[in-house]
Amino acid sequence: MSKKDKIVQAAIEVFKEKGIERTKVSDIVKAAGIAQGTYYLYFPSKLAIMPAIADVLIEILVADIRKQINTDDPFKTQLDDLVEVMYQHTKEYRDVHSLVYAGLSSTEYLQQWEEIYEPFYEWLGDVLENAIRREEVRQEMNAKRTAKLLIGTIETSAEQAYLYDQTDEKEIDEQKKELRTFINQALGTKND
Amino acid sequence: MSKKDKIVQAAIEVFKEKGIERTKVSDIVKAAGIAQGTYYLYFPSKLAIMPAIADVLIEILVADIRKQINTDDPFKTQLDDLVEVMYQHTKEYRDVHSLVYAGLSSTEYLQQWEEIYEPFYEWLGDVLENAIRREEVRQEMNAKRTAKLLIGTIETSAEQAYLYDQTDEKEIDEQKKELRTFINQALGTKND
Amino acid sequence: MSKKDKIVQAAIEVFKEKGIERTKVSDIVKAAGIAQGTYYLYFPSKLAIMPAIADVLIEILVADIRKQINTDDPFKTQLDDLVEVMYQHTKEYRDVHSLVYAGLSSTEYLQQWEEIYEPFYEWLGDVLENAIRREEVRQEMNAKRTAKLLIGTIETSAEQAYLYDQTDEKEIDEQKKELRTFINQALGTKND
Amino acid sequence: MSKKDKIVQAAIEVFKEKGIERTKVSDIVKAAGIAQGTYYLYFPSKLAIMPAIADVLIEILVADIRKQINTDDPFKTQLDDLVEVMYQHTKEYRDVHSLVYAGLSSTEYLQQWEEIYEPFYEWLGDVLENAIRREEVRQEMNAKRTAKLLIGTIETSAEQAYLYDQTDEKEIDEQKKELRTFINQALGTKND
DNA sequence: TATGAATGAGCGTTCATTCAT
DNA sequence: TATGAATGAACGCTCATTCAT
Repeated sequence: MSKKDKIVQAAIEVFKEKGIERTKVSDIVKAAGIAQGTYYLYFPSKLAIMPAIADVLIEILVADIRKQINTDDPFKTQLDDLVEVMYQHTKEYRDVHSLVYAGLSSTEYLQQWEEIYEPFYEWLGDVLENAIRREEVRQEMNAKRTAKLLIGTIETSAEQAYLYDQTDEKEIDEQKKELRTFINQALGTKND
Repeated sequence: MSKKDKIVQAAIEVFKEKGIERTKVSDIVKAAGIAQGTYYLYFPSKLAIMPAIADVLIEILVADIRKQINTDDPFKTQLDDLVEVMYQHTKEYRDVHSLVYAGLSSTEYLQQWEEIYEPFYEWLGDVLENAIRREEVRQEMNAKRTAKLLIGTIETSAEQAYLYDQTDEKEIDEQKKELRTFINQALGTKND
Repeated sequence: MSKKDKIVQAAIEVFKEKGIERTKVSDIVKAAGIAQGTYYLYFPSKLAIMPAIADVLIEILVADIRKQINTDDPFKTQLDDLVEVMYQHTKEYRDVHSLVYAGLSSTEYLQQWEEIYEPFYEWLGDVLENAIRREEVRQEMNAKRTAKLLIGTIETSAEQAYLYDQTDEKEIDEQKKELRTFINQALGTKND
Repeated sequence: MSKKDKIVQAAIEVFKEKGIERTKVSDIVKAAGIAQGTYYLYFPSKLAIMPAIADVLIEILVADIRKQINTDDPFKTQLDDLVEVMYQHTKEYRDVHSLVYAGLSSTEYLQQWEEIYEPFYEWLGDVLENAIRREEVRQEMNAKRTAKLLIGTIETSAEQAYLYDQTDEKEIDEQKKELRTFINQALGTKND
C-alpha cells in the first residue's frame, strides 16, 4: 500500500473513532505512523484529503455492491439487496460520511461530491437500463436520472434510520419495508 | 424580536456569506449588534446555536409551504407545488443548510436533527393521510413513514441539483420532471 | 449580620469549597444570595475583599485562642494550647489562607498583611511580657519581636504538616512534639 | 542552556517584573525569544511552569548557601551565615517566591512544594547532624524535623521583614538579631 | 440600595503549516 | 523523501465591571 493510501486509511480510521469530534492532522499522522510534515508531501492542506477519502468510501461501497448483488437476479431482488448493502454501509460509515461532506462543504472541493458519486450513478444506471430492456420496470424512465433519485432516496432513508444511536432494529425494519414499497412503486417494478 | 432571535437571524446571514469555518463568533455578534459576551448568555458555545438555526430554517420552510400550497387542491397539484417550494428553498438556503448539518455533526446535537424536522414530517403526514382518505393515492401506505421518505427524496434531489454553482436551469427542469414522475409513481397518485 | 459581612462570609465559604480553584465574583454573589452588581456597592474590585477576609480569619483565630487558652495557666501550658489551636485553625482554613495571601500578593494590598496580623502579635506579645515578668521564660527577649517569630514558626510548621492531603496524624504528632521542644527551648521556658 | 531552561529563566524574570496575574504567556515567550506555541511543547498550561520555577529558586538558594557557608566553621557561625543568605535571597526573590507559591496554590501542584524543598531540608539536616555529633547543639533533637522548623522560622522571619517596601535596615537588623537569639536558643547552640 | 443583563477587553490555547536537518 | 520541533496567526471563551431600571 502506498504511503498516500496509508494516510487516507488512517484518516478514515480516525474519523470513525473520534466520530463526531473534530479530527486533527496530528491524529491522522499519528495513526498513519508518519511524521507531521510527511502529510504535506501528499496533501497540500488538511481538507485536501477529503475527496480522496470520499473516493475510497465510494470504492468500498461499489465493491460491496458488486460482491453482494447478482445482476442476473430479478431486478426486484437486486433492489432489495441494494437497500440492504446501503443500509449496512451507512450504518458503518455514517460518521465519516457526514464529516467528509462537512469537510468538502467548507472548501472549493464540494463541487467534486457529485463527481465522486459518478461511478455509483453509472453502475446503477446500467442496472436500470437492463431492467428497462428486460421490462422489469416501467419503460419511460431516464435511467441515469432515476439512478440518482434512487440512490438519494435510499441513502437519506438510511441516514434517517441511523441518526439516532438507539438502534431500534424493529423500527428500522419497518422503515426499510416502507422504503422498499416506495421505490418499487416509483420504478414500477414488476413482481412476477 | 428577542435578543436570542436577533442572534440567530444574524448567524444565518453570516453563515450564508462566509461558511461555518470562516465564521467567527465575533462576526455573528457584530452582525447582531451586540457584545461578544452577550452571545454566551444565550448559547454556551459557538456550535450550540446550530439547532436554533435549524429550527428557524424549518419554520421558514413550513411557513412557505403553508402559504404556497392549497390543501384543497388535488393532491397531485399539492405535490407539484411542494417540489417547487422545496427546490426554491434549497436553492436559497442550501449553504446554510449543509453548514448547519455539518455543524451539528461535530456536536452532540446531531440527534436533534430529526426532532427538528418533526413539524415538517407531521404536516406532510397529515396531507398524505387526507390524500389516502380521499383515495388520491395508493391505500396501504404508512403516512408518517412515507412522508419522511418523500421529504428525503425531494430534498436530496434538490441538493443534487444545486450542488453545482452552474445553475443550468434546463437540466434542473429535466431532473425535476423525472422527480415528479418518480414520486407520483411511488405514491400511486391518481391523475384525473 | 450586615450585607457586607454576608458577602465576606460567603466568600470564605466559596474559597473553602472551591479550594484550589480560582473563585469568581459570580460564585461569591451566588453564595451570598445577592446580585452581581451589589458586590460592587461594598467592594470596589474583586481583590478588594481580601483584606476583609483576612481580618475575619484573624478574628476567628484570636477568638478561638482567647476561648481555649487560660492566661492564668503556666506559660508552658498556654504555649502547648497555642500550638493546638493554630494547628487546628491551619487545618481548617489553610486553603483560604493561602488564597487570600495570593490574592493580596497581586495587589497593593499585600502591605496590609502584617497590619492584619497586628492584633495577634499584640495579644501574644502581652502574654510573653507577662511570662517574662513572672520569670517563666528567659528575660532578655523583646516580647513583640519574639511574638512574631513564634507565630511564624508555629504557622509554618502547621502549614508544612497540612500541605499534603495525606493526614498521617502520627507523623503530624511527631512534628508537633518537635515543634514544642523547639519553641520551649527558643523561649527558655521554665518547666517546674 | 536547553529551551526549557530558557523558558523558565525568562518566566522568572517576567514574574519578578510584573507579578503573576499581570504576566501573560505572551510576555514569557517574548522574553524567551520563542514562539507562543513552543511554550506549550514544554508546559501544558500557563501555571504548569510553576514547579519548574520553584525548583530553580531552591537550586539557586542551595547553591548560594553552599558557596557562602563553610561547613568546617563552628555551627554558630554557620547558622549566622545561613540567616544572612536566606534574608538576602528572600529580599531578592520574595516577589517570585510568593507568586510561585500562589500559582501552585491554584493548581494540583501545591503538593509538590515540600518535595521541592526536600534538597534544602536534606542539606540542613546533615549540617545539624554534624553539629549534634560534634556536640555543638543540644543532643536529643531529630535533625530532619528540626531542619524543617529552622528553615520555616528563618524564611518567615525574612518574609515579615521584607513584606514592606520600606526597607528600614535598622529595624531589619534588630529583628535579625532577635531571630539569631531565638534559633540559637531553640537549638541549644554552644557558644564557646 | 439593589438588580442582573449587558459589556468587551483580554488571554490562554490550538493546530495547520513550515523548514532546517 | 522523511522528519518533528518550531512557528504564530487566529479564535473561542471568560469574567470583572458597568449601568439602566
